[in-house]
Amino acid sequence: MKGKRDSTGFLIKQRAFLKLYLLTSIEKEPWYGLQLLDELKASFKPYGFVPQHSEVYRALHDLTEDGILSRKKVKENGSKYKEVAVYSIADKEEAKAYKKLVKADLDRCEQLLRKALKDNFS
Amino acid sequence: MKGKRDSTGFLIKQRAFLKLYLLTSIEKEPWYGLQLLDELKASFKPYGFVPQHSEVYRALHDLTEDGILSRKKVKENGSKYKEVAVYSIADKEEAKAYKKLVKADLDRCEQLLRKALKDNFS
DNA sequence: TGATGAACAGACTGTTCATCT
DNA sequence: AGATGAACAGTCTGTTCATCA
Repeated sequence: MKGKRDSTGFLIKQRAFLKLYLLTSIEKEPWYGLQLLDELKASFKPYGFVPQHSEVYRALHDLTEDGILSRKKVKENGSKYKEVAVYSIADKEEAKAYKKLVKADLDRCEQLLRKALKDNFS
Repeated sequence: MKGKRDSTGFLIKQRAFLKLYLLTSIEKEPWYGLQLLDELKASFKPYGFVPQHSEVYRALHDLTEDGILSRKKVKENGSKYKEVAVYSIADKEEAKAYKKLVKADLDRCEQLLRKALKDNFS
């Protein structure tokens, strides 16, 4: 994974958080960037979190560099003739392994937040 | 509060998180910086989070600038004659209000993490 | 050495700009 | 306008440096 750490000790980074969601979506079926972004924006809006397009692209690029995703330019034969970058899972094992890592970090973060709520409000 | 935001949409910032703990500790009794740091380090070690001294100082400075804490240089008459910066609550109402704000953000973050665990692992 | 604080540097992310269809 | 990507800029935080008792 190129020595990049997703966690620096405190809470999980947005990048890793998005990667997790991207993998889960793409596992179900291939998507392209802005499509995924719209889905994420809608999903998180109630929580006051609005991911930006560049961060989603960076997450997709990272996952591709790591060989977890593969990217294919596809000519959309719909109403418009336009190329989009469609992503699909390239390495299911790696994807699974990465998600497992993130899950561990999410669990840790949840415990940390719970602790803070308990320590400061009870 | 000088227009500074503690939350930028994703998860709570370390600074705000530490401020919360600092206020709770200082509410009980006045402390000085490194003393608080040691307490925090011990408390979070099991969670893989190791706060650094500069971040704690910055948090204390912020709270002082905002008028929530007051700082007093105290000559320690113990084994060593040395000055430490002891903090105490300057404005109980403001402290309470700030903690309330942070609590709301912590709750939001916890929901976001729960959602992520649910959306991606079930 | 313990304590405080500032300065510096790097990581992360939001905003803007550029390109192409 | 929709889609992608790069470049730039600002914020947050970790490391280092400086000072003082």
